[in-house]
Formats: sequence, structure tokens, C-alpha cells
Amino acid sequence: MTGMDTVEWLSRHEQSVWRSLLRAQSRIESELDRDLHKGSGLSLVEYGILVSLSEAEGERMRMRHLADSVIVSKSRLTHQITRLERMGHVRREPCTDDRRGYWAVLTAEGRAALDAAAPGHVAKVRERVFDRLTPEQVTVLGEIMAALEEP
Amino acid sequence: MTGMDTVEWLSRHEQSVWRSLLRAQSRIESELDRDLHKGSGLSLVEYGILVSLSEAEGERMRMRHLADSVIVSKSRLTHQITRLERMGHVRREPCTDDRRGYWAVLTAEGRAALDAAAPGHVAKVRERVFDRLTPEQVTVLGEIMAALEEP
DNA sequence: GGAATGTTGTTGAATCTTCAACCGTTCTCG
DNA sequence: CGAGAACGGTTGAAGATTCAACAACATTCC
Repeated sequence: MTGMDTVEWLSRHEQSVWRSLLRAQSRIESELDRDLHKGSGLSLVEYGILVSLSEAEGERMRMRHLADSVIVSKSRLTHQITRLERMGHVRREPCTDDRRGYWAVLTAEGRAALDAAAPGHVAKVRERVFDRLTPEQVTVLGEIMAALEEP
Repeated sequence: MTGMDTVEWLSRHEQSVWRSLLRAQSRIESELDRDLHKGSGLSLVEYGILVSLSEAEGERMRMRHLADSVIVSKSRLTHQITRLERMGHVRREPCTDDRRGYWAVLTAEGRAALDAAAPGHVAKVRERVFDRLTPEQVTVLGEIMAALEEP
């Protein structure tokens, strides 16, 4: 089916690392998401979108670029931005120089929601991740994740 | 609101590590999920469930324990098992010694589906993760994830 | 025994995500 | 120029997830 005759299985050690990784990933994400949502009504993805917008020139981004930046499909971003628009955090503006495109623009309310959510969220990230690691581990983690994040 | 006066923000370096981590996480998960699904019709969570069952005594687990083991809510597991049951990969059996409970039992078809899916999936994990890291990095990653996975 | 309390697991509705099809615009290139 | 390919974004329906409420059984403790 796959064209492979033999499979190189994971070693015992690799397997245990891999499973730790999966559990850690899933715990971190669900805890952060739960707390963020409880504290601010935002999901992690929504928070990420607002962060991206807030750091962009003019607090605005093209849909495509925004989708890439938060690693989400075009379609999902469309729906998500529609919801954020309904919440008043974002507004759509047609793009003048490319008539296919739209800008997603951070509104004042969106900026306020982000500012309100950030402290608690950052505190959780610190507590859930950085407080558990030594500075050396953080450095190595950075190197590892840099290697893993590329396409 | 949170009772905190000042926030300890992330340092520049911590922030960059954190964002790498988020991107790596989301890339790895979505790629593995996509490939697994394409190759076997299973989602990552379904695959995880089948793996857990396959390693359990009698290839069966109580719902509660299974939910904890794959880190998913009871409710989500119920729906998920219903789907897996519909696919023929799992069957439910009432628990004899605790009449509230059910066993989720791996069927022969489920075992076969898992065996068929595993080689390709493992190959992807290797390619997407372990091949990019030195043995030392893998070891440190294991230590880090061990620290991060606990509750 | 039996009332409170805690567990297990399910349900259904609301919400969110995915997937494939689609429309209009821009780009490419003979 | 103009036909076709590629891009940017949306749509709607199907499928998955969450959330709060619930039913059934088990445990505790008087």
C-alpha cells in the first residue's frame, strides 16, 4: 500500500519521548485554552489572531497572510473572522489594491479584549511551561522547536 | 479581575521559544493528522484510542480510564467510541462487576486497521520529528516533556 | 436500612471545524 | 490581446466537539 517493505519502528526511548510529547502537548493546550476562555471568552486561536493583528502594520492583515500566520485553513479563518466580527473584535475592509482581497482589522474593542486577556494568559504560560524548566532547558527547547517548526 | 497587580511578561527569548513551540505543535499535529487520515481513514485521536486499547489487558478498557489515557473528555469519548463502533473497530460491552460501566473492546477489524495504519504513521513521525533531531536533543526533549506533561 | 454524595457514562443542542465546490480577480505567456 | 491557470476568499452542508443536564449505579456514614 505504501510501497515500503520494512518499517523502522521507534526505539523504546523514542517511543517514550514521543508519548510524553503528545501528552504534554495536549495537556498544555487544553489547560491554556480552558483558562483563557474562562478568563476572557477567547479561544486560543482567537487570541492568536488578535495577537497577530495587534503586531501588524496598521493592526491589519490580509486574510491569506493571517491564515498562514496562525496556521489555519483559509476556510476556517473566514468563519473565525466572521465570529470575531460579530463579537466586535475585528472588522473587514476590502483591499483597495487587490480587489480580491480583504483586510482583517483589529478594532478598539478587540485591542481592549486582547489587553485584558494577555496578563492572565501569560501568567499561565509561565506557570505551565517556563517555571518548570531551567534556563538551559529553555534554550535547548528553542533549538529543538526551531528544527521542528519548519515545513 | 485576577488579583494581580503586575505581570511578569515573557522575555524576548522566552517569547520566541514559546512561539516556535506553538507553530511546531500545530504543524506537527496537523500534518500527522492529515497524512494518517489520508492513509487509513483514522484521525489522530482515533488512532490513539486504538493504540491504547491494543495495549490493554484483553484489548479492552473502561471508558473513564480510556478517556484519561487519551486525554479527552468523557463526553467526547462517548461520541468518538460511537463512531468507532459504527466503523466496526470497537465494540461496547457492559461491565459485569460495576453495572454503571462499559468496556470499549478492540475488534479484529480494529486491530487490523491499526496494524495497517501504524507503519505509515510511524514513518511520518520519524520523518517529521526524530530525523530532525540529534540523539542528545531527543534525550533532552524527553526530559523537558516529562516535566511538562504532569498535571 | 437508607439518605446524602460521588462515579460512570450518555444525551441533545449549540458551536466549531472540515471539505469540496464555487466566484471573481489577477497573472502568465503564446 | 486573450485563454487558461493560479490566487484570494467565501459558502453551505456534513461531521466533530463542547457543555450542561441527566439517569443509573456505587459508596459513605449515620
